[in-house]
Amino acid sequence: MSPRTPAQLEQIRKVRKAAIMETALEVFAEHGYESSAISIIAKKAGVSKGLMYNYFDSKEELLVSIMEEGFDEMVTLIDPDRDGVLTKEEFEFLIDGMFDLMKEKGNFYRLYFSLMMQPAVSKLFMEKINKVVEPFINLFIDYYTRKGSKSPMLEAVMIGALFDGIGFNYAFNPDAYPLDDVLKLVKERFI
Amino acid sequence: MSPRTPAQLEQIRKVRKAAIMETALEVFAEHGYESSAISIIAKKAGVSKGLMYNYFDSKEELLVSIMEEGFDEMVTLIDPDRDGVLTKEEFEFLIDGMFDLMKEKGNFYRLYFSLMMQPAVSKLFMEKINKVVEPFINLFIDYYTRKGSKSPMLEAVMIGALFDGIGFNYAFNPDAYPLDDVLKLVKERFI
Amino acid sequence: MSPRTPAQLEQIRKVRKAAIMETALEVFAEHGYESSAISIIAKKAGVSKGLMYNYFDSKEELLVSIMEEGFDEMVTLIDPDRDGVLTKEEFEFLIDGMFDLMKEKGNFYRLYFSLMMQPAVSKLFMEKINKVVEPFINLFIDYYTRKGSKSPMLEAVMIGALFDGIGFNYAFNPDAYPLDDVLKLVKERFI
Amino acid sequence: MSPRTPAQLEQIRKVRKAAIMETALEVFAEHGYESSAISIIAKKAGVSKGLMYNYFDSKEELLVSIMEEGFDEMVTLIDPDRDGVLTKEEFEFLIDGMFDLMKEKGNFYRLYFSLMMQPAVSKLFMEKINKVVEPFINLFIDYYTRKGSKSPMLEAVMIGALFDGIGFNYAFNPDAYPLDDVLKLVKERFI
DNA sequence: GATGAATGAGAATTCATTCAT
DNA sequence: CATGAATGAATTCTCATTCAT
Repeated sequence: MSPRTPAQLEQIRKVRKAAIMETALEVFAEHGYESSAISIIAKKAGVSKGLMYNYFDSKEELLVSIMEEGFDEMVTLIDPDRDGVLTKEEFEFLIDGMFDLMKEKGNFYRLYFSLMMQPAVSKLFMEKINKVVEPFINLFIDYYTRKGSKSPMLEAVMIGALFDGIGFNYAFNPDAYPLDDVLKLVKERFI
Repeated sequence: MSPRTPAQLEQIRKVRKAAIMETALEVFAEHGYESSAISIIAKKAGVSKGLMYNYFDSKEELLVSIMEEGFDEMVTLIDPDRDGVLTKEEFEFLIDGMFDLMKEKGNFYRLYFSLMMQPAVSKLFMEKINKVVEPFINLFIDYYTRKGSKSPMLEAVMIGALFDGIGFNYAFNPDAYPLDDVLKLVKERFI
Repeated sequence: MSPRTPAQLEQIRKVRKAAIMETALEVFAEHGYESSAISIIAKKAGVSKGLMYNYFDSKEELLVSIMEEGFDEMVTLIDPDRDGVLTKEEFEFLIDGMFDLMKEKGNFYRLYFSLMMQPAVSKLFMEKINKVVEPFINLFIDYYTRKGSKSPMLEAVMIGALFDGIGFNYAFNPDAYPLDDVLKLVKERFI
Repeated sequence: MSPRTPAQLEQIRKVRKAAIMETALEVFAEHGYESSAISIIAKKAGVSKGLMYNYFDSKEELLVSIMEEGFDEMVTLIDPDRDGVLTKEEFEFLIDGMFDLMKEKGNFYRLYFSLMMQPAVSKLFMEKINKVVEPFINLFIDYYTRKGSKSPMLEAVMIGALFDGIGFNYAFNPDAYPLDDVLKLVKERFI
């Protein structure tokens, strides 16, 4: 029989790769990157250990792929209208987006927080993070500048910390955390 | 020379144990718990590998000891006058204490954040955490209740998240973070 | 287009097989047999991994094929007129042939030397080697016998060792080795 | 009980290390470096896999240690009187030394030859080799110069090749090779 | 108490080979 | 015929823990 067409092959690879990344994210988020064995991930993904290395050169590359994709999705999901200034409504929309993200991408958040504290690991996607975070910070600064704040940069830093903290607390215990109520309070206070 | 008295021996043990924990905290904070080898810690602490197991039954027990001690110090350092209500001054004092802690116990903070996201690990000191955190939350709730806030609990949750977020961001990049300025802003806004 | 005739197919097979062997020889010679991956050879030969197994049953069989073909070429290239005695001129011609071989089949020589020391591998083509080497040795013995040497067999052994040694040294560092000058010296001394 | 003294520890390490190297040389020589598994060597040496890495950082380091020690022994065993010119007797003595070495260090020779053809491996001890070989070559050149040879350098190169070739052939089949007779012939011809 | 040699389970990774398409 | 996804055994190496001294 004839071999699979390039399109078929690409399709197989795409699906498999996504499945592996999905599973790996779960396992990494639950046990931490270091404590997650490739063999466990492979088993959970219904794939042989060897095949993992057909898709990712190393465990580290697998991690980086997951994180970069996560950041990209983050931008996609939250991205407000960037072509102008941030209006009140857009700011509100952006905050909603962030909170949605926390809810939908719990594993990504957990993994993210667990990695950031280790320089050896965090440096792997530092560049990407900066590219993602900077625009948000700038939007915040711009927003608070127009609002007439005395120190817009500090306001931005503070609200950034608040989002991180809420994300952290929610990721730590999603079932008990009053995320929606906190969302409302944040909007009241910071918009 | 005469043999050491039991009291002296006890003193030596205490000092050495502290030294091991101090070193282990450094190493754990820098490389992460999983990636830190006992042999490395032993060497850095100037102690043999075998002796480590004279002081701690396992690597895990070493970790738990470090974290519990850290939480205890936290309470000691921050603990305000608990016998009454939290006055404005005391609240301010408490916030100062927290920020001081971030500065002085950077390694502890880093380790704490890196561990909390992993259920398998965090459950080891969940109980302790709850015992430490609860009183603070209660103080906040009490404070905001007396201040007439509509939802003191949410305010407490939010300020808790803010502290976590600031700690996280500062731990991530202590050199560049404007901790003192943020402190001032937090006081203005939340007291 | 009309389908290819069996003869054409056979021709394609032959050419492709030769190309694979050529490439494999290069890779084996450079990295050693064990350290050479089939997938690398396949890629370098512009062929799929799977197809390799259409032409050779196993990596080992590929190696054996290469070596046997190499030995055959060796005989073809050097083979003097066997039907009579070895004259002085023929001996000289034979030596020239050997040195030419070293120059032209560097990869084969390198692979040959790297394999001979490992009993587990060398036994794979022991038989072939003996069939190839014996006639030469006999020619040498015959030559030195007629020349009136006291111990023609030892002379033959020694000149055999000399050729191996020169081949080895040249293979080790082809660029710096004074092969032509050594050739002249060998002729002066041993003919 | 008190711990072992540094002297005791050093003694243990010395003995163990030598035993591992001895065993590894055997295994490497028989199966080739790449085909020899650390686990096999460990088992044959009566030692756990893990302990191997207490003595050598890597398989490669084990190999390099073996080779360097081998070269050092080589120099020790053969080393003639270097302070003056090489007399006829000394040259004879040197040749005897080389042949003795071939007999006594068969495994080392086999390993040496099997490694030299692979650039990736041979570069690991290139420097050492050069340091060992150069003095011999110089002695040869000097000897043939004083003997009035037209091209002492080529003579040295040729006798170097001859030694390599004899070593190679002997290592290949020690039982059947007439080493002593060849030795005699070499002396007659080249001294 | 103190030491570090020794163990062995398990981790990441490689690769010859198979096989569905 | 041809392809490369898939497998799994084997390999190197790490490290928490034990234990004789």
